Amino acid sequence: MALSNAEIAQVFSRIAVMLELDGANPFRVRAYREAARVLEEQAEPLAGLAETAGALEELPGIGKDLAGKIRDLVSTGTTQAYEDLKKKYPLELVALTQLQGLGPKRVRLLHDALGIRDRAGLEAAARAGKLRDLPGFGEKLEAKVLQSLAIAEQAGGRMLLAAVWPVAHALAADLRKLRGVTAVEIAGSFRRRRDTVGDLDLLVTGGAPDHVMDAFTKHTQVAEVLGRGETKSSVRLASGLQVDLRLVPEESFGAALLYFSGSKAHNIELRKMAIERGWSLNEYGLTQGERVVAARTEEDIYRALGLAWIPPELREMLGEIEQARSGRLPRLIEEKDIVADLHMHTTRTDGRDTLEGMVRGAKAKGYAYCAITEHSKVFAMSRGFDTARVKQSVTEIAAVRKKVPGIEVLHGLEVDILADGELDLDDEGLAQLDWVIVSLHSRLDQPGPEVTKRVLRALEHPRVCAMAHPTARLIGSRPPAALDLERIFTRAAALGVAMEINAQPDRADLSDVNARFAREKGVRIVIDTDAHAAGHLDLMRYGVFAARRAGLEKSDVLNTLAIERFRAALRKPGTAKGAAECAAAAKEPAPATRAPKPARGATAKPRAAKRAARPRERTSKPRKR
DNA sequence: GCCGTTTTCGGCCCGACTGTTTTCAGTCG
Repeated sequence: MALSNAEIAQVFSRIAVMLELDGANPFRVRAYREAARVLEEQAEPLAGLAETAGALEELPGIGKDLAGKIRDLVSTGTTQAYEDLKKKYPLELVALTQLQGLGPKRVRLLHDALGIRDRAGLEAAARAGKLRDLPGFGEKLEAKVLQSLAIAEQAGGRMLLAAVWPVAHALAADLRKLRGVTAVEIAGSFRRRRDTVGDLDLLVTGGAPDHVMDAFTKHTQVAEVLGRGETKSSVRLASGLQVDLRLVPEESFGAALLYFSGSKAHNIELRKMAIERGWSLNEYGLTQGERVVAARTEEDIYRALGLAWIPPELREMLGEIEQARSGRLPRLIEEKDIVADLHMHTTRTDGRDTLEGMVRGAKAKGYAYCAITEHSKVFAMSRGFDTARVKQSVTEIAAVRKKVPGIEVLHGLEVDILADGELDLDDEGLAQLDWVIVSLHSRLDQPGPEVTKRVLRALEHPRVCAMAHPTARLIGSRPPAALDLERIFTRAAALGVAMEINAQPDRADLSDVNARFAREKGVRIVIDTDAHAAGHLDLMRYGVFAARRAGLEKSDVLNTLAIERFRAALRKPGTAKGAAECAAAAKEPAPATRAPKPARGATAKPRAAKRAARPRERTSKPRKR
């Protein structure tokens, strides 16, 4: 079975660690790590690219050697170098480098001196007090290792952005109240709105160091102080989340914010651009020797480098530098652009609020319209709708429209795609509905060709308007279905079927990467909460975050349209109206001031990214010879 | 291992903190 892009990327990440354990050239290690990042961001299946001569080598950071290894992985599931390294450094040993306080050097020492090969061995040795006598180790480090093991056991890594959101804002708000503090920002992957965050990076300016660090390390949320200094402190919250606070001078706040927001790849590119101009960029500023070129705000620094300010969500080296250079950055969609939620459940099936309650909730959000989309009959346990129940629902929807004026209510249904691609509702039932979304809930482990064929068949049904949570992945617990998204998006675009970004934080499906790919294929997007209670309607922001990370604009998203335009944009079963006409109806007139939109796929297309990632000019000589 | 108007060699981003040291290596981001 072919390895997915993510699996191939994981092999490269592991090779990077193994090479580190082996004491290899750090730049060689970096090459593998960088390659892993590029492959992970790659929406187009590598198995396909591997068939086209030279296509893999077009990817940034992929040369002849790594392309060969990718081809090995695609065709055989492994590659010789990986197998050789695994014999020397088993995966359990590799995993130890993830533990706090342990890097490749120390893990290598543990392996060589004590014969430790896995977590169990490490724990036993630490408990027996054997670590403290190793060179570079001591009692504290030994204790830290034991603690890291315990945390790894319970936390298992990153937390969902949505889980971190409230505490992050509460912490920031408390710090803002401190005497002298003039600014607090939450940087890192939190600011880039990734689905999950590994830790929080707080940047604070103003205030006396002792005062700020006291308030931070003694905050009620803090379970443990990991470190404390004049400019940096780290704590662990009761939830297990690590939070780093950095106190930075006001005059270099922008430089620090830029630096700690990342991504790493984006920062490296900016730094290279600075070097080309004979400058240097770090967390204190953009400087030329002693002279500060820019440091106070991010805008100043980008401007000095000849770039427009880049929204943090785009800072992933997916073409944003080139767009910023040429004034073609997308004007990213915002939560306020959303005028409808088109995926909601009620107590009639497995929701927790009534039909009326959900409609009132949508109205309270300020939406112009919404769609009620119960489950279909395979959800027997939650009384999923069959045709008779759909017919009965027509009157219920009519009643709620009367009862809650001021918001349009679409009569929808979330219809399951059965194992063979048949829809879980007959044509008579489907004909009653204003809005039909289809989705996968079962048999998610079908082989790629089978599940792809199944979905393609479902999309062909003329009543289908959109596909909900297309890959059915659950972050941290369930892998995505093995869909050939290129085929599905291509067909969906042609049919005028929209793809959903489901805003449930553990779904985030389509993902940012896939949503970007869908847009490149010309697919229209809807962003929905899949709310099972009125309170869930507030999850919309997480869907918008994924859309922003995908570079989507308001005009890419159907539920930003006024109801008439939305209706006009829908597929019209039984009429001659084609997908192209639907797409035209969905287009909003562009405001005069608006920056020209980049050509579809011109910037983020996989193979163009390599060119975009290269520095275009070199305005100065290399620093040293 | 990648990359190249510097093109087959010689670069490749770097500062803070910790715990161990007695001047610094390792880790982290």
